[in-house]
Amino acid sequence: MGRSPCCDESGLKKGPWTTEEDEILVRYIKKHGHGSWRALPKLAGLNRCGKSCRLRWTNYLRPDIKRGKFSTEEESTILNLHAVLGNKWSAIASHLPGRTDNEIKNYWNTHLKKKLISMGVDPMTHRPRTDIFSSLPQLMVLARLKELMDHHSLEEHAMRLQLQAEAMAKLQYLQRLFETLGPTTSSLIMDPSTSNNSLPNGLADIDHQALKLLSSFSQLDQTSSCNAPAPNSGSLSATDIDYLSNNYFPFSHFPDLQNDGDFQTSPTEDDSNSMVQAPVPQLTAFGQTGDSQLANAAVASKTNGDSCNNSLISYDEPSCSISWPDIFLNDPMFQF
DNA sequence: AAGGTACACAACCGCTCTTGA
DNA sequence: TTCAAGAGCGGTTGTGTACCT
Repeated sequence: MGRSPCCDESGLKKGPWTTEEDEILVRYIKKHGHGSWRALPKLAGLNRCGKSCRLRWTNYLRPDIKRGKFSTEEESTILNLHAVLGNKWSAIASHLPGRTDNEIKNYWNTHLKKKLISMGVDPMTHRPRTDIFSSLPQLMVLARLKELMDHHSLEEHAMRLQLQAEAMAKLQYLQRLFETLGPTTSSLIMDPSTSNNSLPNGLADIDHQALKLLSSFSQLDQTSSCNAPAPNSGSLSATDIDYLSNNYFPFSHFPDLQNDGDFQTSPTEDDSNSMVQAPVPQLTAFGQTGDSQLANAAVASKTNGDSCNNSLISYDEPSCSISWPDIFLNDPMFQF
């Protein structure tokens, strides 16, 4: 598959288009259609490469292009679709009549990405930013300082902090490990109903090192359901998956942007054991497939006005806002 | 008013996929 | 089946403009 030597011919003009060039291109295409883009510039009398002409037409000169600011409706559609499709700009553009992939991409990079970051949401995963974990120890210490000073000696405090730090490091390692294996694997792990004896190769490749980590992690959390048997070393069995899904996803009860289930914006005291008792969310492996049905679902969920109960987060309705520090601090995972 | 900086967006680059000979 | 051209796509860059000091 050789790459077409498009614009490297010398003498062809690059850079911004002039109005004269635009007029020539529009006039030609209106009269003859674009036909072969490579042949077009010569036939139209333009000193541009065909690719440049095609981009200029599709991104700017096409008569059905809608210009101007994005409406809030369009904005939330982009956010919802991006949560499903990722950076599939053309797929997203196909659901926004009159908008080009380039325009949406630019709008995403200059506005929406920053907006999400300022909201504490990772623009790529549409989940709360994981780098928040880096400041977690400080948050935990601040929130629990008084209680600690009342009930524990400094030595005890230091020892617990050390254990918690170790636990967090292991947890982050595991998160990365599972992320590396991809969304399908994550879905399998998070969805006990998929547990069976024929695991995908990637999952079977999780080495016993990871399971050791999981096992040691459980020992740190004496308040949770550590009565469950520790997983065997070696590759994951169906039992292991079930075990993991029920015991070792301390964040599994976090609101998930692609979660079918409900979530609560502020955990109550009754939720304090949710890590142990709450059912594991049934995640859907959307992946990066560009599946138009999913995209349609994203649009449909938006138009139905069902912003909190559908499979995707609503970015424009404050009722769904989440105070993440509250979640951390009320979570038994982070109790000393 | 001038220079510097940040931002927005059009355009380009280079890779991949599709298609047809 | 192979190969090359055409086309599509996502990431990046360059340039104009607005804003700030």
